[in-house]
Amino acid sequence: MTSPSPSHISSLWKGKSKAADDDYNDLNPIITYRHLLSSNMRVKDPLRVVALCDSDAFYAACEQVRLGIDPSRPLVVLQWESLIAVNYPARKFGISRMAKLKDAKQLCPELVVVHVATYKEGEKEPGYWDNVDTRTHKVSLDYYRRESMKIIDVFKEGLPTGEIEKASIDEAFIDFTNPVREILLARFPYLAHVPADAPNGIDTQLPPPPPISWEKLSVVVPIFPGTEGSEDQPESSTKGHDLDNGAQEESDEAPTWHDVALSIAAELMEKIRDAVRTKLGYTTSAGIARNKFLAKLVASYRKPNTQSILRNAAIPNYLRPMAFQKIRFLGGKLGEAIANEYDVSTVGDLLTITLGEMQRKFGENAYWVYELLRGIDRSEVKEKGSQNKSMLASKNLPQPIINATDGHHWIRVLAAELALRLNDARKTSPTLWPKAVVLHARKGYQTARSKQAAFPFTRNLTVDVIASAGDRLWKELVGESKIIKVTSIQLAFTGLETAESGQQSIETFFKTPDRRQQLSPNNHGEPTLKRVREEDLDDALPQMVALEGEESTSCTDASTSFICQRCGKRLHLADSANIDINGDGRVEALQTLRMEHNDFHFAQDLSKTSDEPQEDSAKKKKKRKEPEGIAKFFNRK
DNA sequence: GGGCATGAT
DNA sequence: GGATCATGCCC
Repeated sequence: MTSPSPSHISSLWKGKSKAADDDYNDLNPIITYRHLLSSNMRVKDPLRVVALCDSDAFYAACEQVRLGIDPSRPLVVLQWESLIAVNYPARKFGISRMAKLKDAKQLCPELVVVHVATYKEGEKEPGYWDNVDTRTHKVSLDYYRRESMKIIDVFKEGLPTGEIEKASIDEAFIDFTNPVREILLARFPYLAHVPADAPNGIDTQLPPPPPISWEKLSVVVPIFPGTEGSEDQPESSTKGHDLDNGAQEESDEAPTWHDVALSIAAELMEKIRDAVRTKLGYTTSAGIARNKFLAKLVASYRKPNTQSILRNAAIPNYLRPMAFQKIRFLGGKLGEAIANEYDVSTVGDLLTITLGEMQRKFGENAYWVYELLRGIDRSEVKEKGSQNKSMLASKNLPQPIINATDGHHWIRVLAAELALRLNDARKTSPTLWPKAVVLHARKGYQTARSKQAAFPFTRNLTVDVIASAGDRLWKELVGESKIIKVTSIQLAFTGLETAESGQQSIETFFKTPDRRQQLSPNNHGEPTLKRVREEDLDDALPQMVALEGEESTSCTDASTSFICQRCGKRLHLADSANIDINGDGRVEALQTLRMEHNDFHFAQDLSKTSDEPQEDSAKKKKKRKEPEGIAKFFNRK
């Protein structure tokens, strides 16, 4: 349809390397009615518009909002001794992420310093404590994860039709192509039908676009940047100069319909960013361009609180002087290999290298890199399920673990965190289930080793189940060695999926006794599921521990307890549980309790291979006031 | 499927 | 550098 056949490079790059812009020869494709009127061209759409939006100094902003601090005050977020986030006011004092806290305070006496939330011994939930200590505490990033979700939700509200891909905790890609197309057609109705006298029918080129008033709040990358230094200078004298120079030069470059599309996307992006700002208090920066790669790149053109637009016509001069190792995926070993191979540093330097040569040197990656250098990126913005595929809790140990048996302590801490987080995630996805648990450990300098094991489906997700699995993996890892030097441990769930997506798992789930009638009828209808979710899954962890106790003296009535055939223990509903509001709730809760207890045995069976004494929680239930939740897994000393 | 390496924020 | 995530390669 378009002049070059996009899937074949030979026609795109006809071996010429002389004239500079031959390297960028697809930047002004002919756009026809067919292009405009098709909504399924995906990455080949010449009107494609993608944005990358990220939060400015996200962790710092989270803390600033949480504490109700004036956003203009300099603030840093601390993780142990290092700064992990520095807000923009603080950066004005010359504080960078690599700075030491001492120096930062020196540079800015009124600096607000916030340490990330941590798990602390004796406390059930992560919190913000004084005098955190890496020997006894464990960092929790949960608050940021939650805030991140809120932002994504605002994105979705503002963009019911567009695709949104969460790229990290503070970034998301947005495909504006289709929403923009709709607006384009509404705003320029004459484009909606092919004129009768169109020479090539639907394949006729669109009429010239109107002049564009670029959104006032957007920065547009100039086609001919100032001759001085690089354009990524933070707020230098670019204002007046670029306007004179740029405006004049750019008027030479006629706007295209793609430029119109970019400007509409900018309007939408601005609205969404404004919603995030007013509803949640976070400022964001965004990049808007023809694909993900370029959107990501321009997003950092001006920060903070700014969105930048990269017109196709501006791509060559923007890309050529760029240090290619700043490009996504070229920041690591591959980029370094390329740099060493050719002893060059900018994108422009690499444009003279032929595809064939790159392929000989770098194999499969070559084609992809070759295109990236030319501003081409065929990767799609793909909506990811709102929940992650893995869940990891990790700890670097300030003082290495020497005795193999000392590993249990941290494993239990990590297991408790995972239990908390997964049970929490199940409030919104009741059937969320990890396929495996993985334990990573690094001994001394060696690279980390890992072991994994299948994880049983358990609705009753207890710390014991996770920790015993972890303990078993720990043994496999450290073996019989007495003297070890473990400097870091990570415990993770992988293959996290909600049961309604897979078939094997859905079967497993519904085979759980007595669950069928309650869950199966409602694929989309919510009420039943909602009740199940709130009553059964909420706090499944602490409840289970409490319920297993023998000393439960409250009621021994058959309506609030039962005796397990398997272990002979009597199981009681917890007094504290908010389920005894009416008879119905109690019956159901008892049912649930029975099931959960079965699940418990099931899981115990599966993890029996361990020669570890299976610590039945009932055994150590002598203590009257056990701390709840994660608290009891910290050693009291 | 398990273990590992790489890359990103 | 620490804590998380994802993906792709190899057996």
